Amino acid sequence: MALKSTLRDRRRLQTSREIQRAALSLALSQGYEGLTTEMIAAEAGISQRTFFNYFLNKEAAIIGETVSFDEETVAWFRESSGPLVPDLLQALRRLLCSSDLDRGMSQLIDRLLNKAPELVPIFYGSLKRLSDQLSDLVVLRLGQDARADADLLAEAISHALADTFRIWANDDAMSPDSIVDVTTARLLVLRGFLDQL
Amino acid sequence: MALKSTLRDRRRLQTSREIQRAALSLALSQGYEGLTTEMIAAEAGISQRTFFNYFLNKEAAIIGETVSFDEETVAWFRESSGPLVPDLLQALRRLLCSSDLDRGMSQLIDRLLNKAPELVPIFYGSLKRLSDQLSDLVVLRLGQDARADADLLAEAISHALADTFRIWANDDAMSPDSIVDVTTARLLVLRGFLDQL
DNA sequence: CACAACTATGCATTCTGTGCAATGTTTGCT
DNA sequence: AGCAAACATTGCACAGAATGCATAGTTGTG
Repeated sequence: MALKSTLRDRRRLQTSREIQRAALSLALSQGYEGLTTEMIAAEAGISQRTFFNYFLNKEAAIIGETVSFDEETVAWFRESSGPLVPDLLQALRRLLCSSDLDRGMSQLIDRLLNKAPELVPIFYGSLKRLSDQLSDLVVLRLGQDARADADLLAEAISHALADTFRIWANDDAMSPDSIVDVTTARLLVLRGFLDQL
Repeated sequence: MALKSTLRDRRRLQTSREIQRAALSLALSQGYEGLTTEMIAAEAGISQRTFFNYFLNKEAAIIGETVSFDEETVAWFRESSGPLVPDLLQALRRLLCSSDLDRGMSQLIDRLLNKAPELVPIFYGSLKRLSDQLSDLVVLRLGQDARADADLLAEAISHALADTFRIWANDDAMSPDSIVDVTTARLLVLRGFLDQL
C-alpha cells in the first residue's frame, strides 16, 4: 500500500490545481460576483462537465482540496506517550511537511478573502474538516467520552493554524517549518486571554 | 430610535420563523437530500418567490436569522473597565437575554445536524458571524492592532457557546440563564489543554 | 383620505449541479 | 504486444436554485 504515483494520479492532481488556479485568478480579476463555472472551465481548458467531476461545487474549487493525515502519522500519534497538545502540534508539523505547500496559491486565497468577504464563512466551513481530523486524533487518545472537549481543542488549534497561514502567505521570509511554531505562539496568546477567567 | 413593533415587523418575524420551522421539519422527516425550496414554501404557505425574499438561500432558512448585539450592550462594553473576557461573557449574557431563545427550534437544528452532517460546515460558517461580532467588541477595547488576537479569542468563545447550545437544547432541566456559565466552564477546559504548552 | 413604503406573487431567465451514455485513455495482466 | 477492466472526458438533457422585473395588494403616516 505504498504511494504509487501513476500518470493518472499526477494528471488528476495537476488538473485539479489548474482548475483552482483558474478559479482564483478569475475571481480576483473579474470579481467573484458573476464568476460562472463555465468561465472557470474555459480558463482551465476543460469542459464544464469535467469541472464538476473534480469539485462538488464552485466554492470547493476556490478552497481547493483538503489535506489529510497519513496513516503513519495517525499510528505514531496513537502510540505516543508524550503530552497531548505538543503531540498534536507535532502531527501538524508532519502534515504540513508531506503536503507540499504552495505559497502563491495561499496568497491568492488570502487576497480573494479580503476582496470577497462573503467567502470567509465558506472558508471557515472548510476549515472544519481539518478540525474534525484533529478531533479524531484526540479521541484516539482520550476516548469517545472526550469528544466534546476534543472538538473544542481542535477548533482552537485549527483556527490558530489558519491564522498563521495568512501570516505565512504574505511573508516570503517566513519558512514553512516555522508555521507550527507561530501557531503555538498564537495558542499561548489565547491562553493568556483565558487566564482572565 | 427605540424598538417600534409595528404589525409589519411582527408579521415579518412570524413568517420568517414559520419558514424555518417548515424547512427544519421537512428536512427531518423527508431528509435534506431532495428537499426543495418549493416544498418549503408550500409547507410554510407562501410562494417560492417569497421564500427568497426572506432568505438568501436554502441553507440560511435552515440556520435561521443571526442575532446581533444591541447598541446599549455595545456601548456598555466599550465603556466598561472590567477585565476583557468576563465582560465579553457578560455581553453574551445580555444577548441571550434579549433574543428569546426557542429550545424546540434548537433541538430540531441539533437533530438535523446529527442526521445530515453535510450541514455542519454551513452551520460553522454561520457561527462565524457571531464570532465577528465578538471580535469587533474586543477591538473596541484593544484597538485594531489586536484584530488577529481578537479573532482567535472570539472563535474560541463562539465555539464554546455553540457547544453549550447543543447541551442546553437537549436538557430541558437546564435554564437559559446558565448557558453562559457552562460556556465559561468549557473555556476553562480549553485552558487546561493549553496549559500543556 | 392620500400617498409613500413595504410585501407578495408570477413569470422569465441565468446559473448550478446531476444522471446517463458514448467515446477515448491508462493500467495491469498474460 | 495485446487485451480487458478501470477510469477520464465530454455532450446532452433536465431539475432545482436564485435573481430581476412588473404588478397588484397591504400597511404606516401625516
